[in-house]
Amino acid sequence: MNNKQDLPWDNPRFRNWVAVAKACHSMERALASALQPHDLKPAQLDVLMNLYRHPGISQHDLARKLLVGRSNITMLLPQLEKRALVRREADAKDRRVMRLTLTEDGGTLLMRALKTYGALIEKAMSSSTPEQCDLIGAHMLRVADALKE
Amino acid sequence: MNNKQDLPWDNPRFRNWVAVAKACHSMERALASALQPHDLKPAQLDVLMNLYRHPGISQHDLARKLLVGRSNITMLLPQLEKRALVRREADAKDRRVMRLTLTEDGGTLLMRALKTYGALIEKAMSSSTPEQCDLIGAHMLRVADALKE
DNA sequence: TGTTTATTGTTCATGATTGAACTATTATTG
DNA sequence: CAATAATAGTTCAATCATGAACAATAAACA
Repeated sequence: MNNKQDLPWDNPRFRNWVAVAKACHSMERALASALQPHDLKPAQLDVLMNLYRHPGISQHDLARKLLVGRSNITMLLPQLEKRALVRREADAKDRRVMRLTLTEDGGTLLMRALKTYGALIEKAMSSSTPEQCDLIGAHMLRVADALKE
Repeated sequence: MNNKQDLPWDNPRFRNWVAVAKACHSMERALASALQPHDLKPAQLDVLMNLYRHPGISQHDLARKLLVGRSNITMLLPQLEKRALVRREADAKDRRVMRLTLTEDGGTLLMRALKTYGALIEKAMSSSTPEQCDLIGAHMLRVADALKE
């Protein structure tokens, strides 16, 4: 017999996670719309951000960082390459891997898009103190970690 | 000139939000895989959850609750209806709207799927106290609110 | 060395989501 | 009441992510 108390909604962890998921979803939509003037999709911004921080990363490693399939990267790159935001060069030592770097244009666009993203986040999180944000961030790192198995 | 200190990564709100987004993404993937035995997609579970809590909801209102386009609901429902998890009945007073309710089978499957989801969340969030979770949940409600404009 | 196994990236078919255009119905307003 | 506007849901074409099968290359190992 299913007692009401068994419902997940009565579990604080469950209820609160649902709020997290919803906030993320909202942010994703808001970001997509905020990035339109830059002619960028959130997934593309993710790529640029990672290339900035990990220049020369391989497609395989990039896919893992983005939690995405390798084929997705393959489909994503040509658009960025055509716009000359990203450079794709064969590795000299291992001819299977492609090394990815930002072009100067890519870096410039990234910085502009990051301002947009940053403003959005600022707006969304302004009601919490930096200390609270840090606590949340630390918690989320643990969550991502726990899910890696 | 772009000073390093202008980089969003140096802003705690930015850095921490990125962690939130990543954790959400991980959870989404983990949930998709955990729900496979129930032959359910996360989006379908979202529908069932909302029908449980808001029986008789219209497709339009459901779409708004799920932060999703109306057409998405239209595409989502036939699968659930075919499996007799959801009932779709025309409203008597306003013949434009369809009223949605869970069937008994739908409710049964929902409860089983929720156990799976709940276990996953428990695993992911077990390293934080219920009080911390509540703080995070409250924060995320404010975030979602701030993004509604 | 020669053969098997693993890894990297690509291709392709599939399923999901979107927004715009459309139909049917209801509400508004002159 | 008639005309117009607004609303609920559907259809459709376009875009995107996915995973399986594949080709090229490198690593392991006998």
